Amino acid sequence: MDLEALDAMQKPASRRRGERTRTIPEQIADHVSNAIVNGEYRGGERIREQELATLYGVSRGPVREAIRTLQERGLVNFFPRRGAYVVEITLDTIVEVFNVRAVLMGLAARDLARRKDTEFLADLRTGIVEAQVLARARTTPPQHFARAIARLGGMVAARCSNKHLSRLLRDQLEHTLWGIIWRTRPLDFLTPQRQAAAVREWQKLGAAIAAADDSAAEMLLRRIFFNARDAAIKTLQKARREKISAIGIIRD
Amino acid sequence: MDLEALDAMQKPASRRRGERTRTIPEQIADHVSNAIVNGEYRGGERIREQELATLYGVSRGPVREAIRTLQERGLVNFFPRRGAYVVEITLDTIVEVFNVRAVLMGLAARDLARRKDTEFLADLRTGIVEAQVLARARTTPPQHFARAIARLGGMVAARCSNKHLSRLLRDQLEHTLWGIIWRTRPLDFLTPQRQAAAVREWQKLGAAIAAADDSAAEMLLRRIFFNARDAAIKTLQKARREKISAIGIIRD
DNA sequence: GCATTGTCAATTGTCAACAATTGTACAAAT
DNA sequence: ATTTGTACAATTGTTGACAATTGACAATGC
Repeated sequence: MDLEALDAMQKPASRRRGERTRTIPEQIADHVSNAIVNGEYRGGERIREQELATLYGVSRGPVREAIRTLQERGLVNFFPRRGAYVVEITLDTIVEVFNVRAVLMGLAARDLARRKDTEFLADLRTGIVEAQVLARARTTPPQHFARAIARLGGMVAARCSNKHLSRLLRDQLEHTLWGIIWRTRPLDFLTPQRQAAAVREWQKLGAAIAAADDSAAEMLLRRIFFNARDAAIKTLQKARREKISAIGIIRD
Repeated sequence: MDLEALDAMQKPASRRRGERTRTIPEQIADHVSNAIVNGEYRGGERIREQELATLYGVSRGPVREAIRTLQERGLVNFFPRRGAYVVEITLDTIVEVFNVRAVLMGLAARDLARRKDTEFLADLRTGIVEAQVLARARTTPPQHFARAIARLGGMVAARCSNKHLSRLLRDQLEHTLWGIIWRTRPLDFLTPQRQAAAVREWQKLGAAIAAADDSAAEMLLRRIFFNARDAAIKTLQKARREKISAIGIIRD
């Protein structure tokens, strides 16, 4: 793979305006992040600099910078002179990340409820309706529904007024452990019943935000994540029982 | 400054056992982080690679890796081919960071309240008493009291069972914006009254954790941070009114 | 005066080579 | 059989050099 191909992969449509050019180390970091998140590496697997360098057709310099980024994102454990190793993720870790994500998203919801952002509310309702349509059409694959729900979460994260929080939810979690965990959701726990329940939860949240009930909004969004957490864990435990390797990076 | 001096600065006592050796890029990243946090850079100031390289007596390679770390920590804005610039911090940013910190610490408190960790509770009470002693002795400088309170927060962050949360509170906030903001606290708002109030707040929190009342613990620790936030903001606004440059990195 | 273009020093981005360390295979000794 | 010692290949850490880009400033044209 050369850099042109990598670059094209990273920005499907020509680069959105206002977006600054992405450096090679950033492209490599994001690409490897995605690879890790997609389970293309095993937990504990070593990452060799020269390997990535030849893979992307660059020297080791940019690769080293990319690895620093991965280290800071918590996707690899780095040992001086001994290399970088892909993190191993246990069920406990997943619960931890869900809990952190839940309270942060709760803060975002509280923020959005406090200020009457009618434009956001309209977009949120549109998104909820989209999810509802997908949930009612039983033929759509659960991945589509999962994506719709993910968009709702992304909306809350991006549109809250706390820019520091937005950044944290995006950079520190989107491309990191949260990305990995997200991949575990659409396995098979999104039953039609669960989908309908999820839609109801988001509708309640929309109502709370519309009513400017910040405490209720916070608790509702938390509850949404706790439910997702429990469902994901149940799915993974089931996969473990049935000896199904859920996803490369997660320790069986 | 050469690397030996820098290294000695970083680990006052010979390196604690079990702690892996720190690479040069890590040392540089931490050192520059501290410099930024201490206000030795102005907000918006450019960081030049060669400058840091000669300062630390290394080549630009390790410096570039360190800058990547700073970028990921959110301490510098990075523009390709145009360099890294120290972030500018406004009062709004400070409020945002306090709010994020508050809910994350709230989760940690909830966690600690749920599991009866008697050892932690004992340490917490010891720390609270220490703060109380400092608060009662009116002659001690407010910095000492601030440090004691910071230790309490650090204890909560480090001892909660959620290791992902601990990491987030340590890496992503300790060495970053939170560090900057913390420096603004001991300016002059820690009046004896405020100190006594802070001790009472922590005592209440200790009681809630001892009673395993997780919701109360969460809300109390949040409240602690909200009070600190309001006091810090008030101080900074006052400094601005009086044309006192509060701290280098914060925009006046 | 204002905008545009050309030039250039300063700075960043990348590379290839070299130095230093680590884990490992293998032999020798207990 | 287990442990100790030792060379060696693989890999990481660092460097200095070179290429590419930027921003500033001067020259030019309107």
